[in-house]
Amino acid sequence: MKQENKVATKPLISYETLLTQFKQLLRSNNLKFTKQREVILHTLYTHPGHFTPEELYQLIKKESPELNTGIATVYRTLSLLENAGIVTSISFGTQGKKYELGIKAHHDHIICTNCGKILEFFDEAIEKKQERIAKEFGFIMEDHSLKIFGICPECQKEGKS
Amino acid sequence: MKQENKVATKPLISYETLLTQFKQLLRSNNLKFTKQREVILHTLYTHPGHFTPEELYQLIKKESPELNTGIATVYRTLSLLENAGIVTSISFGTQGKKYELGIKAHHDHIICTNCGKILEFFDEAIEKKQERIAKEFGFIMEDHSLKIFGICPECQKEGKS
DNA sequence: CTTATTGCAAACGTTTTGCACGTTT
DNA sequence: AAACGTGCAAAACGTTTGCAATAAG
Repeated sequence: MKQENKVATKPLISYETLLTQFKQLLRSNNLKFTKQREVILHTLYTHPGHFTPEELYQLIKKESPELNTGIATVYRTLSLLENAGIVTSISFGTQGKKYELGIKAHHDHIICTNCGKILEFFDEAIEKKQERIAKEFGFIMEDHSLKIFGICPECQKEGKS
Repeated sequence: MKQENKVATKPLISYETLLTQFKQLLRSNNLKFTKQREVILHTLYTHPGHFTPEELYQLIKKESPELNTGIATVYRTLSLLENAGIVTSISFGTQGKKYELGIKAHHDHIICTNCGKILEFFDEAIEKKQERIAKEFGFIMEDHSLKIFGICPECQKEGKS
């Protein structure tokens, strides 16, 4: 994972609201509100974009070194947040996953295979079609993932491979 | 990777043709035609479906034990075949990839999250839409991947999870 | 004071690699 | 003979886990 990722849209709700939502989630599951969990959520909020667990870990290490947050906690918290629907992930196969705050509307991704930039889009017609296809096969649809890979305009200009 | 995979369509060309194609590919890249490479191709041909490298390795070990093919060779050959466009893969995140002979027409996948069954479909409208979206963003589209996850009819009946 | 959470390091499963030996051309 | 491919074992990679120590409720 040496690629950059810069582009993303901004979250729609205030941090205060998000934090309240998170605390309620924890309370209703008999989980505890810890400094580590908060800093992970806060870091995701203040850095819109898509991050690997490792990237997030490095960011937190730099910005809140006093917490000494371990990478295992980053993984554990990201799982927690994903199960709760607060973050979503894109999978890059063997190269791991990238996470983003998922309080935005559902969307798919278009990814530059040269610089790793991730853009987001939503297409109602495609969404509907997928539901129709699942139904056709008799599946109860749980999830779907659509990724378009290509070379972004900037990389085309730079002529980098 | 404990799930089964059974469903797949059949390849469209004869093994002879495929083999010739493969040999030409090798020759034009100064690569060598080895028994191991042939048996891997042949196994993929005679077992339509989606396989992990490990599954393929086990299959070859059983069917052609005299070759003593190592799993590293399976990985290396699958990469070679994928780069050449002869096989394609679906990624399952940390759980690895599954490969299939890619001499069929392009298609997407619908995957049962309970039993791991993989079905294939093709939707012209979705394909076109994706091209349009890539163009909109100024991308040169290289590839795309669409996966629908859900519970297949059989698993719904069995009420498993 | 009970229970959940943490950091650490070890374990995990998949994939890649270095290397001496073998095979293909 | 030269170059490429092989099997093996070790390493690498992202991720998960067991555990004793710590912090939250």
